[in-house]
Amino acid sequence: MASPDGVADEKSAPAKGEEDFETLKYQLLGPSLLKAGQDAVDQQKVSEIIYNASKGSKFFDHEQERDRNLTVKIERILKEKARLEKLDLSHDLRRADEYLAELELSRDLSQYIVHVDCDAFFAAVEELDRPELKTVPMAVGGGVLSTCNYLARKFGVRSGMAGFVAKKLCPELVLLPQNYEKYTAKAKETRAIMAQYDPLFESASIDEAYLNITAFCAENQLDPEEAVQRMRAEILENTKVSVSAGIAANAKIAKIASNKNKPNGQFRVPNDRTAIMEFMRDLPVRKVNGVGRVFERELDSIGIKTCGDIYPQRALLARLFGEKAFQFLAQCYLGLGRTKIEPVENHERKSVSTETTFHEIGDKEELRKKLRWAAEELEQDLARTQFKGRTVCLKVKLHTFEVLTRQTAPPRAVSQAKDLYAFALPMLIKLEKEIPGMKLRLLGLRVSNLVSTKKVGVNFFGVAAPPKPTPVQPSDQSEALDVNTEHDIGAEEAFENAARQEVQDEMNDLEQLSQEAAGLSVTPAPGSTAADVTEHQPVQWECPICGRPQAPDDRAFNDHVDFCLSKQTIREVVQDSSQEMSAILPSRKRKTSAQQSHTDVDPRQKRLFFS
DNA sequence: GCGGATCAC
DNA sequence: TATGGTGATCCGC
Repeated sequence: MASPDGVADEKSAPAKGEEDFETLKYQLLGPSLLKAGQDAVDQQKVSEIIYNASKGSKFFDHEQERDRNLTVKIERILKEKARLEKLDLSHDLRRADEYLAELELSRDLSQYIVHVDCDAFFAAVEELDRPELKTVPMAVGGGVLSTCNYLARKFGVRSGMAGFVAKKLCPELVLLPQNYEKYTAKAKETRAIMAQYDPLFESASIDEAYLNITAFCAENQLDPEEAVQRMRAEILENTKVSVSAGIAANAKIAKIASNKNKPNGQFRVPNDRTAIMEFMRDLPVRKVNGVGRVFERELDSIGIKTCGDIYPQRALLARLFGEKAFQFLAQCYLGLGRTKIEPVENHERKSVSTETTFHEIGDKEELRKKLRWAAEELEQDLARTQFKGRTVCLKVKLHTFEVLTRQTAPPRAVSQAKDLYAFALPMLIKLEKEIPGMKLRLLGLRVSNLVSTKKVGVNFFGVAAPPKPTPVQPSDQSEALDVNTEHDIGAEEAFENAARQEVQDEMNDLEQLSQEAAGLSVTPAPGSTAADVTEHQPVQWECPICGRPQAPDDRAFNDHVDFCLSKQTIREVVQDSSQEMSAILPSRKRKTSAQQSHTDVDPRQKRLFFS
């Protein structure tokens, strides 16, 4: 890039033309720089190798772009900081101190929380099957490594790293494909043991879990450290995989602590305020769950490297990073975290998605094939998880690695591949129009605003028991659905039973109506409950858009019609690209005989729809 | 509510 | 030869 102003410019701005690659190199090092097993590694050298392996690729260009954007963002932050510091911040300071005081009051030191983390889990499981792998650097994963053993880490190899980069760092690296079933089976073994220490333990991922061992320690007259020693020994004995653990008063610190003595070790931060504050004071913010590479750099720019550094900056944080970030950092400074550990089944799922990366594709027909495939994948995932979604989101990654998403809200919850496809295709077409010559390397589909399709169980009295999670938006649902979150209390039983019946009616209603989502489909899903839908009162009104009948005492009906009307736009988009869409999106009012007969088609043949 | 961005694993 | 997939959350608009 030539300097337009010649020599003078170069003198006054020596940094020009010689970009600072330090931050970029750091970014390229990847997210797991702080993981265990890296101590003896020459990071400088590793950084060079990664940099050179990546240079010139589209991936590299994209990372460089992101790095530049972040640098600009940080400049803005610094400018804003300088501006704020000229103002009177006593109000912000007082507000921050009030919040810290409030948090302090909520501090709970009564629980013993444990974070258990399997050491190099996938690699460890593979080594069980093939012990000879223990003596060689080895990693699991394809294009990107899932994990690697500690021998590989000595070379600077890390999880999340591209396979070919890892090979540059360590040419003798043994690369194994993932075998997820195998790891799941092994994880099940470890969980069986953890359940003895806390039956309500929380699986954080396939190889991580949180436990509350307060009760176990009390019942067995055991010190938390002894209890965890025992559990780890038991896990190693029975499953032959080693785990590390952190013990603390809350999940946040336990998680950090579990990394302290990895592998095959444990670390405890006592349930003592002073000990906790000291532990946090010198702790790099990056070690806290939730602080990634970007936030780390932003915080570093204003002089925050450790959690102790947060306090002096407390008056500025909300203004610079937002209220949530301030609250998060305040909790980091104080060493506070959640003490509630609960089974993951209690957590309400918010989305179901699928995506795949492939070689660059620009051909429209090929892209549609990919979209069909994604739709079929998602249909299966939705069937497995028993959900439909009221929002469909298309995700694409351009050949430049830029990611775009577009979402739309069908008038009905959808789950079938052809519906997902029908609503996603217009978005894809729109993108193709916006980006001439669009080439993709990834395509994905997600549904959110989920509606459960779990069968509603009916008990002896003919009263429905609602399905566990109730992922519905109160905004466009009848209020009756709210009772799902309440508990069974004797005195109000009759009322609640009636309310539950309403819930079931609504659920079945949704179930039935979503069969004809957007008027696209009249095919009941395999195993549909359409046949056992509760009988309704005679229908008086129908939604003009989707035909949803007004249920008795349906207070949400008007809202629903508004909702449906507002989503009418999707049809306009669809009709906009009518040529392609007409084949798959006939008007609901004119159901073709082909569609009706579709009802009788073997569900397995449904796949033929796309092939 | 939408789209981009960040984060964890 | 050529940098992942799934799910969640937050922010700015």
